[in-house]
Amino acid sequence: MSSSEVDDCLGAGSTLSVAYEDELEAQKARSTLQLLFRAARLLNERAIAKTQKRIKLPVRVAHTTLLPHIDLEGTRLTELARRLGVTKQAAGQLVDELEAMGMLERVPDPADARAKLVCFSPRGKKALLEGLGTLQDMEAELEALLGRADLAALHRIATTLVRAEEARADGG
Amino acid sequence: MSSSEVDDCLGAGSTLSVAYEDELEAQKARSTLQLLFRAARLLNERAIAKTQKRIKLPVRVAHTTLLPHIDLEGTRLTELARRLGVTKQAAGQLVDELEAMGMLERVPDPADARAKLVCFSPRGKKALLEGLGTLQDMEAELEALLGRADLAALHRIATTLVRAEEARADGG
DNA sequence: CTAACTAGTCAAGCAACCTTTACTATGTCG
DNA sequence: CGACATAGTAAAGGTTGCTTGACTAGTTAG
Repeated sequence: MSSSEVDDCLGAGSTLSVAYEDELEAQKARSTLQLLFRAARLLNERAIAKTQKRIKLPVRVAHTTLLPHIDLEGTRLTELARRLGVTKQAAGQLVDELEAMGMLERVPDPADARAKLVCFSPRGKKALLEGLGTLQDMEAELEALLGRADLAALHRIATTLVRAEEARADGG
Repeated sequence: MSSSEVDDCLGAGSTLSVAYEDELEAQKARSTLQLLFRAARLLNERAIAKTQKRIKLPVRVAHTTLLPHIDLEGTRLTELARRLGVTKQAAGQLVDELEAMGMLERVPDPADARAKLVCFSPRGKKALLEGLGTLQDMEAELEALLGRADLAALHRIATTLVRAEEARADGG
């Protein structure tokens, strides 16, 4: 990357722009966070594609965001919406779609006749297991790629990060 | 998978459903990938919020996805669209918006009178540096949280992962 | 009992992000 | 030159993922 090209681009090249260029490149290269984001995004895309192929359902990102918040004993829609940080109407639509796919079921909450518990259907549990199975397959790949020690380190570091971020979000 | 249905869900479950529950919980807990995705998502959300506060521009996710694909010497819209995997019209709209914010500029490509090079304006480079500065601040936090050795390990592991995923994407 | 609250649904609408279709201007190849 | 490909723009529209507002049915406190 020559500075003359940058000068062309700006139409008024200066040493300042060259300094920016150097600094940009340097920072880009060493940003652990950017690397982390990029790695996670690439792996996530592949995991979703792989899972879709495996369970053959039009599961979208919003659905996969929803699923981990559903307790196995069932969760009320309002509670689900609260956990997701969206309105109950928005959560309801996602549940509708997953229900139409046969992944989820709405059953009456015995404790409150107004409420329903959103829970996994038998098929949903099976699909979830298969989805997690996909992740396990990928994790096996990762172990082959990184080695057992680094995979364990990644697990430990990710756990620490998640805990810290969640504590920050809760505390303010 | 054909036994009681609603009953499982309500917690009056059969041994089959209990087995699923156990397995689900176990897999959820140990999935390094899920942890990685979650950590990256939480950190990314915080980084975008922080950067927005800092540079005071309505930069959206699509914009931050676009920016890393712009070479400092300038990149043609068509090439940008190809790298993003979207149509040139979609890429064009994002460039329009970033141009309106003063982040980007379109300059004629001296090599082809039809083409224009999308490149950073001086202000855009400054904003980019500040955005990266935000990441650096967060990385300093991370070092305090994880320790220098783990931060370095994370950097090394993320680099390996990105390289492997990109090689996979290129190769097929 | 009744007033206020809560769970869920229905309907309309909006912003973000992308597409398809159609077009102009320029470059390239015979 | 003439046919065709390519860079970019313009306009219209679709999908996703959310919102607000209005409503029904059931719960709870005074």
